[in-house]
Amino acid sequence: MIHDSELRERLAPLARTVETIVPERELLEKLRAKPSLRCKFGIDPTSTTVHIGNGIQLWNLRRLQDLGHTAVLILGDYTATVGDPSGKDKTRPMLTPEQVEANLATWMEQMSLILDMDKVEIRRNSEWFKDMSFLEVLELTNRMTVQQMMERDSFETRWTNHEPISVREFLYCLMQGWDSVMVEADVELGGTDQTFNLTVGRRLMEQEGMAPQVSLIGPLLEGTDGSEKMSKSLGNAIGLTDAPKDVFGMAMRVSDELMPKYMRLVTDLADDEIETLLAGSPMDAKLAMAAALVARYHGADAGAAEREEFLRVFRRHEAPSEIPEVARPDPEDDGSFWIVNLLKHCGFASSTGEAKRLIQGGGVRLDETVQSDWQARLTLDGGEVLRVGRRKYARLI
RNA sequence: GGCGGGAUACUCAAGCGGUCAACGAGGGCAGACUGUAAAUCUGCUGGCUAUGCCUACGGGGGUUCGAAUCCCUCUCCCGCCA
Repeated sequence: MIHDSELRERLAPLARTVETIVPERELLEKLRAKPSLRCKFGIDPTSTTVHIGNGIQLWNLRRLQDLGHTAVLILGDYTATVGDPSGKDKTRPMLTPEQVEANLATWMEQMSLILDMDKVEIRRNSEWFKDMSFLEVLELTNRMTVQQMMERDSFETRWTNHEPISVREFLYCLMQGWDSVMVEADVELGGTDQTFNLTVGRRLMEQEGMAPQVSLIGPLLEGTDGSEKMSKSLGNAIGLTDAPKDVFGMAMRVSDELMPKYMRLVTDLADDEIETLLAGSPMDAKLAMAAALVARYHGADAGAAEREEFLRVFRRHEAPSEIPEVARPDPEDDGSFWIVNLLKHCGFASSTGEAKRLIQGGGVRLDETVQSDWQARLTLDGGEVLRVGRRKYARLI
């Protein structure tokens, strides 16, 4: 939270989604001195999807844009290739330049849902890194000691656990910090996991005789599993461009404990509205949260529609209003359909074994009749509804 | 450079010549319950139209009727000492 009252007022639109500003004093001085600050945000497109956790920072950036500041977006085409060479940390894979390019393209598109892209200053960090000589790299490594590096939590943990730490990884924060020098950032945005890296940026700028950047640290959002930070590669992320139905469903699966956080961080619900909702039934609050999240990226109508659809399917246990239609596969010689093939054909099972398990587990229904025989040959007239679990439906035509 | 330890399914981790498609935990999926979730309980969690066959225990080779288990070798990782 922001402690200084003047600062809180100046940054009112972001207040809810800023965790810490270090140091507040400096930011206040910068704001008083200059009408427009250079606000840096670096992205490492480690996946193809921008999720609502990334969205928190992007919205902060957008609000700074709206306040008249300059958004400086660093495309980490060089830093993204650093990753975690051991491959242990799935959230930090080493990427090839080709993968980086492909991911960047989709990121730009998705970020335009949030940022005013016409006014964004976009810089690739290959701009200054690609021609750096080894001597210059050595110069950069001179600026930090191994002990200082070890202050970073993930390094320290891995050190104690005797897990490998590649020298390559030490360069990461120096690169990120050097980006700040190169774009003369006034402010850098990042999640709490970036605290260390943001500080390195300050240090490098000071060493270069520049006014150091201020760190605007935003909260980190846990994924829908409620424990790990949101990340596409951990499978707990809600993507900006996911279908409204999926966004709503995933939002409803967020734990009660986490829901207040989601309300504040990923919806546009007003503060007092959130208060009221949280005082009421958790179910209604979560429905409101999910609807607001859908509304943010797909419009208010979509939010309301998905809410209605959710109640229909999960509360009243009715079939969804729209069931995807799937053409029947080729029948057996006698004109019947083997249930296992139907499941595989609809994409509900990836192997015969999986289909068999689903059936034996009692999770498969045809027109709401539980199918318990995996050897069953069914006669289909067309129009039957195949269902697996509570969410997967297909109308066989 | 020397010495020692290790590499097992999505992850962690047992197994140390047959009864191993491989204990257990986590995760995931399905079922019951329910307010969506959580918690709890139950089942499943390599492939194959299957009482059998195939592929799997870091890579390659060998011993054996039979190897995840023994031997050789390669690759990678970790520790200690230099």
